Amino acid sequence: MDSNSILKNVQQYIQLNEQEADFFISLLSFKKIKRKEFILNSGSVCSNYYYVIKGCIKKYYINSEGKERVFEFAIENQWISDQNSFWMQTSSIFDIEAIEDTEIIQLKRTDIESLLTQIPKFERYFRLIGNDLLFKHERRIKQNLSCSAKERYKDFLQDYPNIEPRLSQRQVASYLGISPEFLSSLRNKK
Amino acid sequence: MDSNSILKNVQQYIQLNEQEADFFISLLSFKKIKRKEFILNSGSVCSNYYYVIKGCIKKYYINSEGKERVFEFAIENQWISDQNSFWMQTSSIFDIEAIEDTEIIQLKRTDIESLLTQIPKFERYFRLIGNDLLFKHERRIKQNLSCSAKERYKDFLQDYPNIEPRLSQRQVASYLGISPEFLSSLRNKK
DNA sequence: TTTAACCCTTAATCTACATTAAGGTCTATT
DNA sequence: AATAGACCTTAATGTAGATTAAGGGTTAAA
Repeated sequence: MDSNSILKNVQQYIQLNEQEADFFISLLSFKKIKRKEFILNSGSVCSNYYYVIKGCIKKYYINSEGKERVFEFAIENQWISDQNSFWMQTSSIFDIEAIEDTEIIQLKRTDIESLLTQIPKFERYFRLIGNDLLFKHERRIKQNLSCSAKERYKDFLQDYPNIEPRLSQRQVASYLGISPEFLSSLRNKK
Repeated sequence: MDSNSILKNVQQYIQLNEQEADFFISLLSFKKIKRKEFILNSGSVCSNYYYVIKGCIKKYYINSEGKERVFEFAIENQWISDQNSFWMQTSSIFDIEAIEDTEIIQLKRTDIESLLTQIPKFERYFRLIGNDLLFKHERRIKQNLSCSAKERYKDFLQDYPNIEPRLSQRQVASYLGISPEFLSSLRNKK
């Protein structure tokens, strides 16, 4: 039951004394999930924040034409959740599914509430990691406004270094918003 | 010097006593800017958060082909800033420019720091408005992944109700990531 | 060992949108 | 009053990327 990596992540943003760290750790629950197993189903409220210890996860939705669109991936040492559903307690449009056998840490919404109340420093932590996500989304919107599929593909390779061999080409294409056939041709043109 | 609207905005998220409100207000500075005047120039660090009291502002960047792309608009009762530049103190790639004669409230980064230290509740406030922005960006990314220009145009009209008559068609097209000619034809097909 | 279920590739055709170009309107400047 | 500078429109042509279709490679279930 290894909470080192998540604690290290938190302490990159805020300083915790031993007592605070213990309280935080007491709220975590560890879980193993199999490839193709879901940790969120669209239609239900996302009541956890998930932190990936080992493995790979995708978050996707089904668009109006019935096609799967990958919104984002999460690998080691990344949080994943449906932000909107989680914070607003609305029903989610996303599915979150393991791509590999994966180990995660789960943090319940109600426990985050008590975390925020009892250790207000965590307001800062969640503000800061929310900001990081915001910056990432801003970059992505800019790319969508200005860049060709080829450039977005190159940017993807930088944003998620070394993840590509772990994904099928369909999944990458879906993330980029292009067809797998077109991605195939992009790749073969060097 | 009207701080009612901004105070109301803050109090939708957190409760302030009189003393706290006074301290907050003491940090604000009011400013009038003319149409076509800039409040941020790309290349410099964004050292303010801006709140629009009256008027209309655009935030845009110049892409690799030298074309202007509107990232977002801000109207009455909205914040605008370059999040990344502001929080990370990096040089900005955006220009922020008034589209109409505009009245704004300015909040300096250094003052936000002292606000966060002296009234930690503001950590919560900035987390929550950051979250709202995050949700907005997520919706936009989804639209870009799945929707045609026509659908994105309809969504824009909902996201920014009543703003369209205040903007030129070029600016709307730029926000949508399409050419003004194509927007013109979309509009005329009802 | 066959069958099915995926996945990847290549090629032909199709379409949403860009680009170019020309003309028209409206303001603002001279 | 004339001129220039934005902006909008329409139409012709060009292109990035979608769709369809066919064939081949792997893996895994039956």
